[in-house]
Amino acid sequence: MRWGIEKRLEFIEFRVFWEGGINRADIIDQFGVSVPQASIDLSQYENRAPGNLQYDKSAKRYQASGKFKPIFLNASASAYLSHLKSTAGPCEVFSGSWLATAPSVGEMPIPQRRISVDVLRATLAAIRGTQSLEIYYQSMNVNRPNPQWRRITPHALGNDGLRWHVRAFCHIDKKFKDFVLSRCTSTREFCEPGALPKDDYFWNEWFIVHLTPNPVLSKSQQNVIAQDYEMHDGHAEVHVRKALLYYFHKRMRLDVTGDLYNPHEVPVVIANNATFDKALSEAMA
Amino acid sequence: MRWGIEKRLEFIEFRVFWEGGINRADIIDQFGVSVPQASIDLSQYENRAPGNLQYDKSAKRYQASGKFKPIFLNASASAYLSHLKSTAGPCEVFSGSWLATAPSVGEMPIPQRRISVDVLRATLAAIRGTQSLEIYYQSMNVNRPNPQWRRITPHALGNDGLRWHVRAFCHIDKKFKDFVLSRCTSTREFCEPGALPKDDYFWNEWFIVHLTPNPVLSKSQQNVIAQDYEMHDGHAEVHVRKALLYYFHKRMRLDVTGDLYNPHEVPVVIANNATFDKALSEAMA
DNA sequence: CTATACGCATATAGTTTCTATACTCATCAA
DNA sequence: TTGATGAGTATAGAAACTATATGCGTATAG
Repeated sequence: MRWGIEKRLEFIEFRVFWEGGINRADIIDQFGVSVPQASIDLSQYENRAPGNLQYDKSAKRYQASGKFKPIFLNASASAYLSHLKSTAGPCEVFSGSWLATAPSVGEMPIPQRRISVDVLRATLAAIRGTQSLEIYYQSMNVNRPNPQWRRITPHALGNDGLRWHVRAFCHIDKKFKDFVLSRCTSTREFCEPGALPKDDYFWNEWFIVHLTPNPVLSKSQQNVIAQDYEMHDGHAEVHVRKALLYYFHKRMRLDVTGDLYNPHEVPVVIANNATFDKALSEAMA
Repeated sequence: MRWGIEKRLEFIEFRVFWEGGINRADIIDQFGVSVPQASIDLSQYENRAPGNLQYDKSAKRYQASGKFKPIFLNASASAYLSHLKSTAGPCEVFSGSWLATAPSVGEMPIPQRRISVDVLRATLAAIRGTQSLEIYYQSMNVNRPNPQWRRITPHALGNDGLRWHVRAFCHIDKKFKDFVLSRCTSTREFCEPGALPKDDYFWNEWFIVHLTPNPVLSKSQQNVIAQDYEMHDGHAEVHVRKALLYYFHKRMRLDVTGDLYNPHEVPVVIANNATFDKALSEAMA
């Protein structure tokens, strides 16, 4: 079975499962095959997955039968939703999405940070080759009002939900830090590394956050939250790199207290609070 | 040019541009073609994009030449990063990622909300067919401690960065609201719609948020922020659906003030504050 | 300095996949 | 009833691909 055919069968399954149906024109539009070939694909799908399809003569479309069982597809909600999200985003990741009748999607318009292609490529090359490089970086630190050349040894990328960082050993401060990619305007001079990935303790160490439903919620509400987060005994474990604890804290709005604190907006709370705070302050030191 | 070949040439470009090089074995592994075919693909790429490739005899790999110009690829940083992100996530969206030498990625582990495949499919079907359906929904509202069947007429999906919502007309409250998908455990009874998508004023109306660099930052820092957000005259416009203003506010942490407020964590501020607050309170009414 | 291994390129013959074209059938809407 | 549309099938021919084999250049081990 050639790769192209396999993809077309996967496409048939995707459309039938998520979009309610497919016909030959869909296959032709997506892959540029001929009309007879689209017929062959459909009958070949029927052979491979007997009973999955049924032709609605009125709608003139193939639809999912009652006992539809996907065999090519990762038929999870999260797979569909991340597909949907990637098409709603600012740019096409892959050429050609598989969605046709996608619903209107409301996305948080994270103001687009412009990341230089050249900076990203140079960073990736340095990571691959375990090398250091110099970046022209504008820090937000009050003591560094102007951009400057800094030598770093990057070894990973990180995303905090709003922006991308490079995780790197800083040759100036002699420690591992995060550098916001969009604040980096150019690069130069690859050279020997200043440290190795394995030396980045806070990156390689994980902290296990214990989450429980917010106790102010009703029993029933707590149950839904527990199910929601796939908790066992009202208890979920989330593994977070220690270097990312700070972002996790803010992202989950676990730092928000006082007037702003609304328990019904905070479905879960941290159970191991004391050790969490300790790990957090260690990592931020 | 058939679809399969085009994809392979795109793949060659991707690997060369982002991963530093490619050889025949990569193509064979990814697409299951034969050895001679991989050779043919490489020479066909050279024909289509003359001068892009050069063979490193020592490394035994094709690499990007100095004057590499992508012709198949959307060669933007955001395209690569969202590709990277989708592979780092909990599940494979598409079968088969194109990354081989991807760097270690640190992702915010958003505790995985379990969304039912059946609920999502039923919701999508209702949206497609402009129908209403009943959902068994656990609200977090203090007045609704237990789950209940609610009839809604959905018309869109929304994502606030942490979870997915259905945007729908609520037949109980007689207005458009957001329902968290993971709090919805089952569905039943498709029926006539209670309202049409065009009636959802706050969804269809957009508010233009005017952002400027945080004035407490240095001139140089403000300049980087301005460039970062692609501002013109130190000024960026972000279009947000009025129904999503509330999430936008929180996501950007623009509501955080007092002790927690650290100007160096808030690179931008809202310039049209008064109208923003007005629109926000209207939409939340 | 050979010997060996590896990866690329090319050639040939044969197979599979696909297109172009043509024709038939079923359903629906006018 | 008629025309439009979409499905299925048949055929010939083109294109893509495989399997196999050969030769070349470079790196690495002995």
